[in-house]
Amino acid sequence: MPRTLSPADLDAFRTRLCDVAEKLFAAHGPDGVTMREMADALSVSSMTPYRYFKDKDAILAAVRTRAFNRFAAAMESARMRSAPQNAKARPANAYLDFALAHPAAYRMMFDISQPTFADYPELVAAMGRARLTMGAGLRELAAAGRFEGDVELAAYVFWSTMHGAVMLELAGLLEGSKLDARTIAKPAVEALGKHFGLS
Amino acid sequence: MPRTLSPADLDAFRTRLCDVAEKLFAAHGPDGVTMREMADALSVSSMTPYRYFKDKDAILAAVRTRAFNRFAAAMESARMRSAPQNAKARPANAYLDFALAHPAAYRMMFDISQPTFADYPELVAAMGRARLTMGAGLRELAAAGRFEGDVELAAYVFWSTMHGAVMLELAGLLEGSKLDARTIAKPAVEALGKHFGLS
DNA sequence: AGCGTAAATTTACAACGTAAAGTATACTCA
DNA sequence: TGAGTATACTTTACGTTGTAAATTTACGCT
Repeated sequence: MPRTLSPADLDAFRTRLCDVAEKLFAAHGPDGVTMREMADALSVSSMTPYRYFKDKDAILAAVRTRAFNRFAAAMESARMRSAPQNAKARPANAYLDFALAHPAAYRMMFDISQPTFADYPELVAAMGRARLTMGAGLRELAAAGRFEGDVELAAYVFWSTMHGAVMLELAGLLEGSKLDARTIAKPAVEALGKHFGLS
Repeated sequence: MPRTLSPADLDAFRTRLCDVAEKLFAAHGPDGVTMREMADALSVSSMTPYRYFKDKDAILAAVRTRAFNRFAAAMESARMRSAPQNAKARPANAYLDFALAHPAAYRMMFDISQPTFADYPELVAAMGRARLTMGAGLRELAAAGRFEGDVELAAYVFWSTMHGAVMLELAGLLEGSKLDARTIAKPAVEALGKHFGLS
């Protein structure tokens, strides 16, 4: 035990804590996880996490921040990987891929009951970055003259469309049907492409 | 104090309890409200609600049930009020009207983290009724020969579209923009109308 | 060696959901 | 009518939670 924690130590512990918090939150939801459980998982006493995070809320904010950053990274990487000609379908696919592969992360990003982000500048930044990546495909199309119109509106409409399909699936509201988020999003995205005159 | 509670007494108390629970849940979320607060609001001891509901979860289920039933009633009444020719735009408007006029009710119906409904048959029934009313407009169009195609798929696509717009607004995710749920839903619904060949 | 201090643990407390025990009232039947 | 009992309700109590405060531990320095 060093006498004072180096920034690297701080960071290392915070990372390990976020790792277990992420898994536990994913499995039981933030309210279904106690500080004591997280501390136990790291084999430290119940109060040790408080030396690294102000409180439980700060841990949630950190985990959400990581989720936003990973989401943004996934969108950006999908963007890099494919040719600009595919700028139309690619973001939608990347969005659904991420959301359905990491449902718990998606929930923590966009679920309704988490208003306290203003206190966490890193979280705000990560959210901004994520929002940027979501509109990137459309801005690219507009720059290439393949879309004319209100880019911001169109971006939000596309986002809303994906979000609706994903949320229905994640909330279990599609269970009565034989449908899933992709099946629902596909015609919706097609319809929007036509409507907005994407080419 | 009557020696035994009549069904009407039971019902009356349950209703009063749901009324205050609804308001409190709306203001602070289910987890932000305590049994003791609800009991205080009715000027009874903390344990009295337990004579009328098994536990806090049962109260939440009852409040959700009422929300679903009110939502279904609103959709049905909108359906009755307007001519069949309007079957196209009407359900979308009724949906948005209800969701935005009763955001707390909407949250309790469709927010992601409430899986335990299987234990509450009345809740299941109310959800079924609500789902039925959502597809009614489209089924009417299909019966009138004004829509051909997969009615169930189309119904879910429309639902998903509205849901996405509403959830973005209710989660505060539109606050950075100048947009709101209606502005986003409008072009989306239009696009779907064209896409599905509604007439 | 031993002291100062940061890190970690232990202890403690108020608030929560709710079980269990206690109290009071109104109905039943002698 | 008046004792007994079932029922509505309250009080008390317990285990769990988040976290503040007090306490202990152990490293780096002289």
